Amino acid sequence: MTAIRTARDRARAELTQEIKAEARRQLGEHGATQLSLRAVAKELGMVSSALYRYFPSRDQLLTALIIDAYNALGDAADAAVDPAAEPRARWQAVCRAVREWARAHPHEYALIYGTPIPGYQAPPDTIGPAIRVALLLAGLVAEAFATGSLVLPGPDATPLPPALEAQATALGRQIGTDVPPLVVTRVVVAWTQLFGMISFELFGQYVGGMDPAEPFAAYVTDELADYVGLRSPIPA
Amino acid sequence: MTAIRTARDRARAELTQEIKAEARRQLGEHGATQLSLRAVAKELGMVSSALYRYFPSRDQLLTALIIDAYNALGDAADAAVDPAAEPRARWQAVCRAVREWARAHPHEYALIYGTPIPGYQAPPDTIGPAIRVALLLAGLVAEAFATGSLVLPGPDATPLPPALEAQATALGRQIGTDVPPLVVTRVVVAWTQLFGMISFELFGQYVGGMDPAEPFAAYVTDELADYVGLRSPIPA
DNA sequence: TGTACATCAGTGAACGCGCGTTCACTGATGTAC
DNA sequence: TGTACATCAGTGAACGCGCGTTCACTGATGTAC
Repeated sequence: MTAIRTARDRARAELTQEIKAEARRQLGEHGATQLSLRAVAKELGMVSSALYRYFPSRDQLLTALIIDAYNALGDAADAAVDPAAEPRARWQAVCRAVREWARAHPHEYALIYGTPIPGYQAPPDTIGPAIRVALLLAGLVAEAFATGSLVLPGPDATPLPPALEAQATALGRQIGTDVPPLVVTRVVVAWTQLFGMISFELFGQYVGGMDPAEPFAAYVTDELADYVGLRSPIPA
Repeated sequence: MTAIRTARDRARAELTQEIKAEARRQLGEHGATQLSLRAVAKELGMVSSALYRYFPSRDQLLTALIIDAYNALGDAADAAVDPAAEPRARWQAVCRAVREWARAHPHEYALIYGTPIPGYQAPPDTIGPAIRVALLLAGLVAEAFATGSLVLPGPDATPLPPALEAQATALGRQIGTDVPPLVVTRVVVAWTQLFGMISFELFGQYVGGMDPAEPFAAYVTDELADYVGLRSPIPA
C-alpha cells in the first residue's frame, strides 16, 4: 500500500473509507445489484462524478466491498479463536462467530454468500479473502490430527468413491495438510452445512419451522465438531 | 381457476404463460432485481403497458415466477420418487432430482433460494409451494418410521437441548408425524445440507476446491440418508 | 523561505439510456335478446 | 341468425424518475529549486 504522508493522502484514505461505509449502508436498502454511485455520492454531499477519483467504476467499488466483507468475516472468525482452548472449543467458537457476524451484517453476508451479481465477474484478488474461514476450520482439524487428538472415522464410515477420493486428496495437498481425504471431505461437508444453515436462517427458509434458529445452530455446530473428529470434552 | 371457454380466454392463458416464460428467460441475463417489464414486453413485441392486462405490477409477476419455480422444483422432486423403491433409494432420487433441477435452472433456483429481493415481500401463497421438498423428504423418513424400517439414533447421539427439543416436537406435530424430535432435527439438518451444497455449487464457492461437485454431491446425499436413519441396502 | 509549476479533488453540465405506471383511446371479441 | 351493446386487449404518449460515465473546468494542495 502507498505510504500516507501528506494531508491530501490522509483525506483521500479517509474519504475512500467513507465511500465504502456509505455504500455498505446502502447495500441493505436496495441490494447489491441496485447499488448506485449517484446515491452514495449524494449521501456524502458530493457530486457523482467525484467518486471516479476514488473508484474507477461501480464494479471496482463492489469488488472493494466484497473483499472487505470477506476480510471482516475472516477477522471475526480469527478473533474468536482462543489459542489456549481445545480444538473442539475453537471450532465451536469459530462457527458461532461466523454466524454472529452474518446476523450482524446480513447484507454484506448476502453480498459474498448470496446470489452472484449478474454481469459481475469477481477478480482473482477476492479468492484469498474468500477462503479464509474454510482454511481456518480446516486448520483446526489439521492441528488436532497432527497432535493425535483427532478421532478418525471408524471402519463403518462410508468410504469415498475413487473420483471424490482423488479430489479430496488434491484439496488436502493444496491446503498443505496430510489429513486423510475422508476427513478433508467431512470438513467440506461441515463448512457447507455451516453456511447453508446461516443462509437458510438469513434468507427466511426457517420461518415457521426452525425459527428462531439459535438452538438449532448451536446443536448443529456441535454435531459437526463430532463429525469432523474433534473430541468431545469429557462429560462431567 | 377460471374455466377457459372462449378464444379470448385461451389467448389470455397462453399469453400469460408466454410472459412468464420470457421473464424467466430474462432472469438469467440480469437477475431478479433487474427484471424489467419493459424488456419483457419488447421481446414479446408488445408495448410495456399491455403487460398490465396480465399482471397488475412487477412484484406480482415476480410472485408468479417464484411460485412457478417452487412448483417446478417440487414437481421434479415428486417425479423422481418411484413408489416401488425402498425409502433410501427414494431419498437419494429426490436429492439427485433437486440438484439436477437446480443445475438446469440456476436462475430460478437463485430466485427462490438465493438472496431475497430487497423490498419484495413474499405473499402467503408462496409458503405452500416453498415447503414441498422439505415435506417430501420428511415424508420419506416418516414412512420408514411408520413401517419400522427407520434406524433410530443410538444412545451415543448428542441429545437435543430442551429449547430445540420443543421446537422439533412442535415441527413434527405441525407436519403430522410422530417421528422423534431428534430425527425431525436431523431431517432439517439434511435438508439444509442439500440446499447449502447446491447453493455453494451454483454460486461458485466450490471452484478451485470441490469442483466439479458431482462426486461430492452423490457422497453427501448418501451420508445424509444414513444420518436420518434410512437403512443402507444390504451390501453385495 | 519564497516562488513557479505540477498534481490532484471536486464541480456541473451533458450524453444516452432505461425504468414502472397511468390514461384516454381504438378496435376486436363475446353476450343477450 | 342478426343486431346492439358490453367487455376486454393492446396502443402510444406522457409523467417523473434514476442510472453510469465522460469531460472541460476551477481552485486547492504539494513539490522542486
